[in-house]
Amino acid sequence: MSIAVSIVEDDARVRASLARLIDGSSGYRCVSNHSSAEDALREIPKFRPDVVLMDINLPGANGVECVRQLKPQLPGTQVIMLTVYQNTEHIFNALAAGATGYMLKQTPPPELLSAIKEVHAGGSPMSGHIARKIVQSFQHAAPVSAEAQSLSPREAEVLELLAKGFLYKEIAEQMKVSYATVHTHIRHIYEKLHVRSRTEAVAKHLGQKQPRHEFAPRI
Amino acid sequence: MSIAVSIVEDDARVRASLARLIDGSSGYRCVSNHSSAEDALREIPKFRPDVVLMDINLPGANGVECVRQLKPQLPGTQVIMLTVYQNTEHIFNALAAGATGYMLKQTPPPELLSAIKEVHAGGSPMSGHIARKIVQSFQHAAPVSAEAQSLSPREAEVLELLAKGFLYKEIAEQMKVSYATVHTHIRHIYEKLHVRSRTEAVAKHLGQKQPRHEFAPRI
DNA sequence: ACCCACATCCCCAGAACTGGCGATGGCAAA
DNA sequence: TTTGCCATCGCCAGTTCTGGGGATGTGGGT
Repeated sequence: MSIAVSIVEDDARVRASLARLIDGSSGYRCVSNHSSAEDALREIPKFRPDVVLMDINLPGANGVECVRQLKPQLPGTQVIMLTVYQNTEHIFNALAAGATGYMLKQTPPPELLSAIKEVHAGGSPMSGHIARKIVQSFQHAAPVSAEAQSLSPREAEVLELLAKGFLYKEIAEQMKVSYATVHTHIRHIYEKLHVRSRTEAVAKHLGQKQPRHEFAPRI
Repeated sequence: MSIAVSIVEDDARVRASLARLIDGSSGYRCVSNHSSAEDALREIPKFRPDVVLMDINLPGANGVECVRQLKPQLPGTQVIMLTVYQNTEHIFNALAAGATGYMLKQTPPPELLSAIKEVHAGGSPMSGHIARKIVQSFQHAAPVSAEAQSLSPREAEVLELLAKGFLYKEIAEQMKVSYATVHTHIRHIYEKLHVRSRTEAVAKHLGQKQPRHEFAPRI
C-alpha cells in the first residue's frame, strides 16, 4: 500500500509541485492539500494520512500551532515540517509540538520522498544541519564537573538515593550498611561538593544529570 | 581530499572489516584503528582524523568516556558512535559527551559510508529509530503537573528558595516574613506535592523544570 | 614499609527540620 | 454570608541532619 500524504502549504505553486511529485512517484499518493492551518485542521482528520508535510509560515495560525492541535487527533500520523526556517527556535518548537521530521524546502525531491518513507518507517528525517543543531542541544549539557567526578562509587550511590528523598536510615537499609556509614559518606560528599546540606547536594547532582535544552522556552 | 577516519572497536574482525570498507571506498581512508579506549586516547590525537567511528562497549573505559576526553583535544573531529545499544540512556550520554552521530552496527556499509560523509559535511547521521528517539525527547512536553500548579504564588516562591538550599530562617529573611510563616508554607507545599521532605519536594520541582532524560522543552 | 583513599563502624551535641495543634485577617467565590 | 484559600504568625514534641571527634581494615601506590 502506498503512503498517504497530505500537504499544508500556502503557496499554490509549491503546493501543486509537491502534489505532483508525490502523486507522480510510485509508493506515494497525495490524499489532500491545504492552503491554511484552519483548512488543514478541519479537513486532514477526515483523510487520516500517513504523513503530513507542513509548512511553518502559514497565513493566520502558524504551522507549529497546527501540528500541536492536529497531532492529538491523529497520533498515528507523522508530521514533517517543510520550511525555510533553520533557527533553533522554530526547530525545537516544531518538534515539541509533535512533528517528527524537519526538512528544509531546498531539499531535492528524491530526498524528500525518502524522508517521507523514513518517517513512515519509524524514523525522523531531518536535513543535515538541522540534525546537527538538535544534537548540539544535548552537548551544552553540563560537563560532569571535576567535583562530581571525585565522588567514590559508594558516595555516588548514596547521593543517588539522597536525591530520591530517602532518609539516612532508609539509605542504610538499602545499601546494607549502618546508619553511621551513610552518615560518613554523606559528610564526605558534602566536603567534596562544597555544600552544606542535602538539598544543595541534590540540586548540584540533578543539575548535572538533567541538562536543560538551552532553548527551552520559558513559561 | 578523502575523509580521514579512525576506528575504535575492540572486536578485531569488526575492526578489520570496517577498515577494509573505508579504505576500499574512494573518498575515504582509514588512518588508524584502536582496540581500546586507552589506545584511542593516546593515539588518535596524533592522526587528527576527520571522523572517528567509536564503539561504546570497550574493554576498560567505555566509548562514551573516551569521546568525552577526546573531543576537547580534537574539536574539529566528528565522532560517530557505532554500537548495538539502542536505549535512550546510551544515546543521550553519547551525544552529551560530544558524539555527533549515532549509528547502529547493523547499518549496511553504504549507509555507513554516507553517514561518514554526512557528519563530515556538518550533519548528524543517526539510524532511523535513534533519530526518532531523540526527537521524542522533545515531545514529552512536561505537562506541568496539577500538583505543582496548585501551589500558591507564595508557596512557589518558598519552593524556589528551598531548592537553592537555603535554611528556613534564611528564606524567612529573604521573603521578609517570620520563620513560622515559612514553616507553614512548607508544610502546605509538602501536603500538595505529597512529599515528606525538603529533598523530595526539590527533586519534584527540579524534575519539572528540568525533566529527566526524556527532557522536554516546556511550552 | 608507609601513606592514602576508601569503606565500614561508633558516640555526641547542637542545629535544622517535620508535623501536630492552634490563631488572625483578607479576599473571592458560591 | 458562609465557605474556602491564602498569607501571616505562634508553640511544642519528636525526628532527622550536620559536623565534630574517633576507630578498624582493605588495597594501591611509592
